Amino acid sequence: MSHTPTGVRRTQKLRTRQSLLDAALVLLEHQSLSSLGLREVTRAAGVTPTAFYRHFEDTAALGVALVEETLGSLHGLIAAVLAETGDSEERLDRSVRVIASHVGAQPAHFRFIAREQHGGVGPVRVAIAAQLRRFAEEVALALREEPASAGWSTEDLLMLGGLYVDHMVITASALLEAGPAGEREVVRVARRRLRLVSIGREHWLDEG
Amino acid sequence: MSHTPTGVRRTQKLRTRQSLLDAALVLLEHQSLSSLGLREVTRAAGVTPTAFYRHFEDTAALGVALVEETLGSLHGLIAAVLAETGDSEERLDRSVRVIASHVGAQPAHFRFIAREQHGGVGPVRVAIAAQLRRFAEEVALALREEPASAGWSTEDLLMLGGLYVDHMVITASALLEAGPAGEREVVRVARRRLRLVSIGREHWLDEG
DNA sequence: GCGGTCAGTGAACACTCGTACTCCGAACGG
DNA sequence: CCGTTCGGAGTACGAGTGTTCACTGACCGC
Repeated sequence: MSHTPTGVRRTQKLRTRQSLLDAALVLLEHQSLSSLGLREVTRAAGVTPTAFYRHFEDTAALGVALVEETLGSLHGLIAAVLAETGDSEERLDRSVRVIASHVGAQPAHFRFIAREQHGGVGPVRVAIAAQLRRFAEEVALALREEPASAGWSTEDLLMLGGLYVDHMVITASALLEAGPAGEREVVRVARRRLRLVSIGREHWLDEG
Repeated sequence: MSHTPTGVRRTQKLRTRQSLLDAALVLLEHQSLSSLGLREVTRAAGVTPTAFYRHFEDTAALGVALVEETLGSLHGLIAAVLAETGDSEERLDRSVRVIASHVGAQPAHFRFIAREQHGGVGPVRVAIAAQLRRFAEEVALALREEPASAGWSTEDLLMLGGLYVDHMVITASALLEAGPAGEREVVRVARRRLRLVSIGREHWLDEG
C-alpha cells in the first residue's frame, strides 16, 4: 500500500523536501556538509527540527540527495556535446563553454560537489564518486565512436574519459574560486590544457 | 622584549603545539576541519581547552599550520625528481613512485590536504592554493631547463606545471581512497595519464 | 636569588545541537 | 461519510560547544 504517488499530500511533502534541499544548499555555500546542523537547515527552511526526519534520516542522507539533484540531471549532456560535429578545436571550445555556463548558472550546486568530493561525509563521497564514474564511462563510450579512437583499448578509453571528467571538475572548481571576474582566464587555461590532452590523444598510438 | 626563542620554555611550548597538531590530524582522518571542535582537539592532545589559545586563535589557524607542515617540507622535492636524469618514461615512473611512497608514509597529511583543498574553511583553502601554486611554478621552472621545452612560452610552461600538480593531487587522493590494496591499479592509470600528457607535450609545438 | 613573564589550569558562562515524546489536523482510501 | 494515515508542530532533555576570567607555578633575564 504505497498509495498513489500523486495527490495534494505528496505534493506538499515534496515541496517541503525541496525547501530543505534549497535551504541546505544556501548554507553550504560557506561551510561543508559535516558542519551543517539539522536544526540550522530546518530553521532556514522554515520548518521545525522534527519535520526533518520525515524526509531524511541524516544530514548525510540529505547530502546524498543533493548529489543526485546536482549530477543526476547532467547525464547524457557531455556525451551530447561530444557527439556534435565539428573539428577538435571547436568541440573543445564547446565543452569548456558548457561547463562555464552551467557553473555560472548554478554555482552553489557545483561548489557543493567540489567541496564534498573529498569531504568528511563518507556516503556523500561515495555517491559523488559513483556519479563521476558514470560520467567517465559515458565519455569513454562517446569517444569510442570517433575515428580518432581507432585501435584504442577499452581500458585506455576509460582512462581518457576519467581524465576529461577530472578536468571538468577541476575547471568547475577553478571557475568558482575565480568568480565571474576571472572566468576568462580560467577558460583560457582550461582550453589549453584540453588541447594538450587532445594532442596527446592523437599521437597515443604512435609509440608503445 | 621578545626574549630569546630558545630555552626550556620555548621547547615545551612547541611540544604542546605539536601535540595539538598531531591530535588534530588524527581526528581529521574521519571528519573535515570545519566540524573539528576546539575542545575535541585539546581533549585528544591532553591539555585544557584554554591552553589552545596560547598557540592558535582558531581551529582555522591550526588548519593553516597543518597545511604548512604538510606541504612546506615538500618544496624542491618534485623539482629534484624532475632534475634527475633518465628518459621520459623513467622519470615519469619515478614521479609516480615518489608520490605513492609519500602518500603511503603519511596518509593523514595528504588526506587533510585533499579534503580541505576545496573545503569549507576559507583561510585553509587559500593557504593550500598558495602552496600548490608555488609547486606549479617550481615544476615549470624545472621543465624549462629541459630540451623538450625549447620554444615554450612561460605561460604554457606554467599551464603544464599546473597540470602536473593537479594530477599529483588527484593521484594522491585516488591512492587514499583505494588504500594499499588498490595502489597498483591507481599507479597504473596515473602512469598512463602522465604518459598521455607527456606525449601531448612532445607534439605541442607541431600545431598552431 | 628575585620579580616578571607566560604556558597551562579549572570553573563558569550562554549558547546550539540531535533526538524522543506527544499531539494536531488536513488529506486520504474505501 | 468515517476511520485512518501521516506531515508537521511543540516541548523537553542531556550533551557538547566556544570563550571568558582569575589563578598557579615553573622558567626567564638581570
